[in-house]
Amino acid sequence: MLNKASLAQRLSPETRRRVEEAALRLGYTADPVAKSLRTRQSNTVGIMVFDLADPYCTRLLKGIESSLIRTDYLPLVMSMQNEVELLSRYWKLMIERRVEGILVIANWPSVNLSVFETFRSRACVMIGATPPGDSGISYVTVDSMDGGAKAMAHLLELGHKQIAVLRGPAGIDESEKRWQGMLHCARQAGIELDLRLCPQISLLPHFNSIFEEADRLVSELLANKLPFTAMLTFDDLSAAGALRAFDRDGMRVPDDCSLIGFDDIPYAQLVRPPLTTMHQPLEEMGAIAVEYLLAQMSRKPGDPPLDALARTVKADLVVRESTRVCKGKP
Amino acid sequence: MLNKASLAQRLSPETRRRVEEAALRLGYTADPVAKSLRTRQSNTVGIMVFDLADPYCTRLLKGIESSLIRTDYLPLVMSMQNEVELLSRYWKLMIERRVEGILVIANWPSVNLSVFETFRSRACVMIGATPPGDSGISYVTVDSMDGGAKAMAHLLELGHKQIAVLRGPAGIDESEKRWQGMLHCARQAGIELDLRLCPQISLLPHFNSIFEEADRLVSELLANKLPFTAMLTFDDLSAAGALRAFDRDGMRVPDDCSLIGFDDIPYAQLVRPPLTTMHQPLEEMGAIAVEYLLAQMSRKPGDPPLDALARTVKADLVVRESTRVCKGKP
DNA sequence: TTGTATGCGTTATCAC
DNA sequence: GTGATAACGCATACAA
Repeated sequence: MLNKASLAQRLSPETRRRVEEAALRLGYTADPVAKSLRTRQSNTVGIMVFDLADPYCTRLLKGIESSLIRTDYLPLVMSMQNEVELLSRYWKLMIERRVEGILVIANWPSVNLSVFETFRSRACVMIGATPPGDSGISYVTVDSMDGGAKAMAHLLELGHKQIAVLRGPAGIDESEKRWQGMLHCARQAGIELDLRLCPQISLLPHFNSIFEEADRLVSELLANKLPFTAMLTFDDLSAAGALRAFDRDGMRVPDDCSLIGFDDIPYAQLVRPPLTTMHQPLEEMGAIAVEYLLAQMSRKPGDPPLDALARTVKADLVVRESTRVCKGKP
Repeated sequence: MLNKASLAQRLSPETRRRVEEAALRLGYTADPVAKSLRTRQSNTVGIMVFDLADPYCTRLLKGIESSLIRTDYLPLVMSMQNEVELLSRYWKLMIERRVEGILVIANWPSVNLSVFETFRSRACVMIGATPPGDSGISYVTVDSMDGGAKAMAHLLELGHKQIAVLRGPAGIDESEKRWQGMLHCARQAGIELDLRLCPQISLLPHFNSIFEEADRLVSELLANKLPFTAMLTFDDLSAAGALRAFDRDGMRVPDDCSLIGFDDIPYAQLVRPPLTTMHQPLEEMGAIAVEYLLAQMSRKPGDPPLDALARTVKADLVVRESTRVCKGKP
């Protein structure tokens, strides 16, 4: 009885003003529940998160919610605590609750993403990974190849030639891309990476356990006695693991070895030495994702299908104190 | 037409089974929206969070959601990104959406908590702080005095006598309690803390900025040249700040100075050296809070008012590598 | 035991 | 341009 559309539209401005004034005075607000029942929509968007504790998700969420708060949509975040099995359950819950759009933060090991096909025709945008095949789902990702290359380029500029790489888990999209970027960049500079210096982290259950695994892998590497003057890691957490392994071995960063992380989570600034890393513009990505989602949602059922929107942003190098020029002889 | 209560209760088991089978086959699920409108309740509980990025909140949320998932209630988490002004807005949103109970994670500077009076009669439990006055609101907190005392006791056992304390911000409930616990414990051991060694962190906008502030304060302390062999900090983040200040000064932990944090956020295990700290059983607290909330919610409108439930749990010392026996002469 | 009608608070449609 | 009314999907009170 009191919405901008339909009826109220053709009310005299005067009457209208009076009604609104009265509503305000009496503290009347339209009941969203009844509205939902009637209009079959809920003013709610679902946000799928794999692990709320992951700083990656956290920063993204900040960007998302900051944008969403300007709209009338309420975010319904579903965190599945590392339990992949919860996906389908949460998915069902979201549909039941009539979410009008879904944002999925896809930084987890490539679970079968076919579930999202359900929403192909509806509003859905994926963040942090490109949807499989030609699913027609919108997405926003960062250019990981470019990021990997930039990190490598920084090391090369500093004169490093013997470079170790702690590669990310095979199951994750970003792993391969970052690695390819590094490889490509080194090759262009005429440097062939020694694969014995480039172990790969195996797929792990918790985002946090990558730390232990990195520690273990770097310890092994150090035991091999193959010389290197710099290391690139998959992310900041694995850099932390490397840092600990170095520490145990009496190796100092950056004096004995330069180190570059990836992601720029808050932790990167707290650690000693503060980590040089690739900054992902997660807040910005969140904002873009919301923008895309709103665009998709504005599509009326009758309208022609909207093209999938896509954007990949660049990661930027943040130089802090874990890198320095190579002192060893070339 | 298909609920356990009322009608269905007195159906023949046979008919009932058939109906359920049919429902399953047709993929029928009751529409939660219509149900909400009718019953005036939403199967939703609101969760008020000050800053989602704070690891403290994150761990608590994990405990909360793990419990909540066993129930039919959907968590609606509202993170107000450090913006106190958002409180009233989110509050209104929650009421509108008919949340049946509210969990508030109260680890933020003592904003005017009178808002929560609105829910005095309804289901509301506060986590991490005791509600002001005799508001009659349920809560679950940790025994911070006991925690502070335990940390201090550990240091005393190791033979430390010249102990510095980085006190928490004045606005936060926990600050004073932890400090009192430490003070009391030391006094009982016949040791009077040197107040010049116990600076207080000022109230800060972001949970993360406490790190910088701690760094600054400890640097000042070191400049004073007053000797001390151990330090207690307000939380793990401020311990990280202390760690950096120590590092810059060439002071080594734990060789030159022992250090104890508080909270046991994931970061505490990642830092070098791994931090000895007071572990807060946040997951457990979350579970208790949910249990209390469910109890409160089960109260029918007609029932006699339920007493406020309250529980304070103990924090435990986790000894890692940032503390060792005092080597200096007594 | 089973069926039927009414209302929850909106929006939208259709006569007026 | 205005006012009454049906329908959204469920729960429930009441009649059969």
